[in-house]
This record gives sequence, C-alpha cells and structure tokens, in this order.
Amino acid sequence: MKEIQSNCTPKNAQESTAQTRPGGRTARTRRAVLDAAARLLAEASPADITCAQIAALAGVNETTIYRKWGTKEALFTDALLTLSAEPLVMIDTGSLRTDLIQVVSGVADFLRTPAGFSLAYMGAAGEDETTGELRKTFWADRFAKAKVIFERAVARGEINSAKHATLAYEALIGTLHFRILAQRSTLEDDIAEQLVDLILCGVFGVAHRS
Amino acid sequence: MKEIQSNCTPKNAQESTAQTRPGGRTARTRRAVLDAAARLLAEASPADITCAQIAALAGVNETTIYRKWGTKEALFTDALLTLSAEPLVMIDTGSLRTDLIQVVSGVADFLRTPAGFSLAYMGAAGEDETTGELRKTFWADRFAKAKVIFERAVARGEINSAKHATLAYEALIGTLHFRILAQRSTLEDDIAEQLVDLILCGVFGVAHRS
DNA sequence: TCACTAATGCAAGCGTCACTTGCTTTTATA
DNA sequence: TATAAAAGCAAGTGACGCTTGCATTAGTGA
Repeated sequence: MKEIQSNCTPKNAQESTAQTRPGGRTARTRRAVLDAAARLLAEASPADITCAQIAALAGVNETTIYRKWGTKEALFTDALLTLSAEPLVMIDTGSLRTDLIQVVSGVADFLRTPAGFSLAYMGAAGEDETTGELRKTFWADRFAKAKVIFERAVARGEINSAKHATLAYEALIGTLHFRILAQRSTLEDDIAEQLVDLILCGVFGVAHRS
Repeated sequence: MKEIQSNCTPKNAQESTAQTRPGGRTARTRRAVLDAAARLLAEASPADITCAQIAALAGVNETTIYRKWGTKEALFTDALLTLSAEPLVMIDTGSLRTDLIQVVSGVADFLRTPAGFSLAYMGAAGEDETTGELRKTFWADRFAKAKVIFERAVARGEINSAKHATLAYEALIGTLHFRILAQRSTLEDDIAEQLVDLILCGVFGVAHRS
C-alpha cells in the first residue's frame, strides 16, 4: 500500500510501461522538501511539526509529500538520515583511545544540534516500518565501523581481541542518547574523554588513579 | 490551567472553601484507570492507546480522565511510575560487582516487560511538563541510590572514590535503554554481567583476560 | 518541435483523537 | 440529611494525518 522510494529505484520495472522520470523537477522538489524539513527540525521537535508547515516552507503542495514519502515519519527519517550521513570520520589517529574519542565527540557534537536530537528522538519514538528497517541497517553499519577501530587496536597490540567492540560502542553511544533523551540533559564538552576513559579502563582503573 | 494532582494534595487550600474529597470513590476511580492503563500498556505502545480505550476498560467516563490527569501523557506517566516504583532493591551483597549486577539485572528485567519498555519510551518521547518534572526527580533519585552503592565500595576499600558513580550508572542503564529504544533489540540474559564487567574493568581489563 | 505522460497542484473531504463544556446525577462527608 | 465534590453524559471543537479525483505543468523520447 505504501510505496516509499526515497531513492529513485524503479522497483516495478516488471511490465514495460512503468517509467520513472527522475530528471530536474523531481529532484528539485525532493531537495526542497528535505531542506524545509531540516530547517524546521532545527527549531522544533518532530512531533510539533506538521506536514502542512513543511509543504508551505518548501513551496510545495502537501499532497506531493504524501505521494513521495507516504507518511510524515518516513519523510523525517529520510531528512534526518541525509543530515547524519555526511560526517562520522574514522581516521586512524594512532591509538584506540584517541580513535574512540574522535568518534564519540563527533557523535556528541551532532547530538547537541537540534537535528541530532531529532534523529535520536525519531530513532527511539518512531513506529513506522520504514524506521524499523532503518534502525537495523543504520546501527549495523555503525557497529561495523566501530569494529574496525577495535581491530586496528588489536593489530597495534593494544588489546587481545575485538570481541567487546560492539558492547563498548553501545555503552559509549548509548550513554549519550540516554543523556539527551531520557534525561534531557546536556553533554559536557569533555564527555567523550570521560566516557572513553571509563569504558577503556573501567571504574577500577579510572578510580584508582585519583 | 492544567491542575494535575495525581496525589491528593489540596494545593489550593488558600481560601477556606476549597475542599477535596479523597475518600472511597475518588481512590477507586483512580485505581481503576491506572489499572486499565497498565493492562493496555502490557499489550500496546503508548502511542497506539487512546483515552477512550482506557476509559472503557476502566468502566469510567473519558471526561473523568481528562479532569483528573489533564492529558493522556500525564496519565501514562502516572501509571508507569506506579508500576516502576515498587522494585529496585539495592541490598548490600558484599561487593561492588554483585551490587551492580543486582541492580542492572533488575532494571533489565523491567525493561524486558511491556510496561518497562513503555516507561523508557515515554521518558524519551514525552513532551509534557509533567514528564519533564518527572525526568529530573526520577533520575536524581536513581543516581542517589546508585551513589550509595559506590560509597559502600569505597568503605570496603574496593575503590578510592565514588566520583564516577553517576557516569558509570548512566553508562550501565543508558546502554540498556539504547538497546531497547534506539535499536529495538533484545537484552541477553547475562547482559548485566557483561555490562558491569565492562564498566568496572574496562575494555583493557576485560579484553586482556582472554 | 510535438505528443505523451509522469509529476505536481488544487480543492475537498474523511476519520481519528486529544481535549472541552454545560448540565445532570451520584455519593462522600460534615 | 443537606451540601457540594466527583463522576456521568452528550455534544462538540479543532488539529492533523492522510486520501482522492481532476486539472495543470513540465520532463522526455520521437
């Protein structure tokens, strides 16, 4: 019933007739809507934004939105993913600790922005199938990238195995989300260092220092 | 405008006239509604439950709900808090590790239930002032209790200071919430041990063992 | 350049649901 | 037993997600 094709994959190429027309206008409209959504998400929570507002800001008819995305949630998911897709550099900085700090502070920076909050919010509150699909692929991808960091550390001889990569990454990122969503509190500037040191050395290790 | 008094505190006792009448019927209605809400929350997500359903199941008029709680969200918050208030034992088990495992596995058990999921969900997705107030006091209370555990560990000589108590607790519980909400995945039976060992010994400590 | 049709606009409407209001009825409680 | 708080009842409001049928615009292949 819901045919969501945010990317222009002509899935029903079964019979000869179905032609898509992704040139000029379609792409323009799509971008206008996603931009409008992003701009609104920078000022309000997804729940408080209506499709009518997005359509108006994008200079597009509301109907178009529903025809292209199917549901409001699918649109937000698309918009937020577009925003979050860019960064997340994972450069080899020479040590597990600095590698992790780099990633975690990047995520923290994003979560401090309204768009970042909205992405976390949608991830937690979304109910659509679209969102469901996405959760799996999104986090699977992140965990895979995190694993690379830990495997580099194994190669360096810092740790013996990377088998705690996923749980450690979950703890790092999960704490950030927990702060932002469940507590609705802020992230300190040095939250990345704090967390990484805790997860790497543990309470015993960290607490014995001072 | 919204006068929510889930507990029967006669806040407007300023002038002589305002009388509350908390006897029999009021308490009965309140309990019926909270029970109905809890029963529905065991089968569906808060977003999918309507006040009409709750009212019907409780054998109460919908108007009564709005007069007593003001908003649907406030009602759910009240219901879920009632459910979560009971357990959370924090017995001194003799070591920091077992103390933490006890608490974390208790929380994990709760989060595996529909009510537990709903509480986490409401905590993350709720927008009401009611929910906002609650977030602060709820977590402040939990953190205080967690701190006690760490202070016992200091007294035992296990660690030097309890200053990482809150962050460690946030990492433990945050990871559980992150699993349940952001990933919508499950919690393994031994998730508490895994997490506690990670947070206590760190990746370095745990990874070097095997 | 022109015909074809995908993509969009437009207008009207549907259904649900949170929430309100004015009035009547029930029932604690002094 | 009288008073008024608490609950019932009925009707309604407004917002909003989403749909539909038809007219209009504009890519695209010939």
